[in-house]
Amino acid sequence: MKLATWNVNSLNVRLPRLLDWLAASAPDVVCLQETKLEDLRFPRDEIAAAGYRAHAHGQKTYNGVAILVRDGLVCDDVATGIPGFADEQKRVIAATVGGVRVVCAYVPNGQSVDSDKYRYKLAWCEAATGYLRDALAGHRELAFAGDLNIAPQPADVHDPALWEGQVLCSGPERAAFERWLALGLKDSFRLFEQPPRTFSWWDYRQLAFPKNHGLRIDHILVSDALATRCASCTIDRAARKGEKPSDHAPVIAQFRGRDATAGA
DNA sequence: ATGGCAATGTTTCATTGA
Repeated sequence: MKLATWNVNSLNVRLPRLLDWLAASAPDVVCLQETKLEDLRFPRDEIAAAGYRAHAHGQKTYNGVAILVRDGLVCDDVATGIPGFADEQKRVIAATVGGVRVVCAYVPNGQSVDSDKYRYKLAWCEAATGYLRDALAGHRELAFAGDLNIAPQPADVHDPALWEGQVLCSGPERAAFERWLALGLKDSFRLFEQPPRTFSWWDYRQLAFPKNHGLRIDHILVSDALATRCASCTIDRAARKGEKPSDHAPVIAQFRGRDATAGA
């Protein structure tokens, strides 16, 4: 099974790119963030024509998440939001695909460490911890995938000194990320040797992408049972190139066994 | 010393992102 996560920064704008990317990459499951679309406006027909069923949880202008599932894969128990955490913002959708619980999340940005948005981010992360603890109790194989908006280590930052203590890199955010790992999740990217300075997001400004001034803030965390089947985790930097890219690149994890569509 | 890009709706600027 090939699982991807991609913050598309407006699905309206990025649909042609997404369709090209689906055809070229042939993922089985795709978690999308920042669709910025109400569910009634979700481009289900175009995505169906590409061979995927879409499950969406969106709103206009901001946020919005979705899970795309390749035709033929068994998908059930779609759920949205975090039970017990009242949230106007559409940031979580989950589904069980081929026996794997896939939790797709768009973690709040936080804006700056002295803002109300930062306090909301930390509260949101705490609620997510409880949500994941419960989900892991019911599913041996779970993937927590999305724009988690946290660079967990200095190695995930192009200039660690510049970002020290800033939003996305602050101690409380990194502690929240560590609590997710402490639940029994692994950062699939770090299960493998990786090229240094591999990132998933680059600012649109300052020629950040050509200079590789990025952060690794998009992640696929996997339960221990799923980690044993994980064969690779890569970031598709090429998808950030060209005209009208998203500022994020897709992260892709491959898992061995258990279904006929699994790649090498 | 500073902003620099992109998307959206409240649209011809303000807000947000990260």
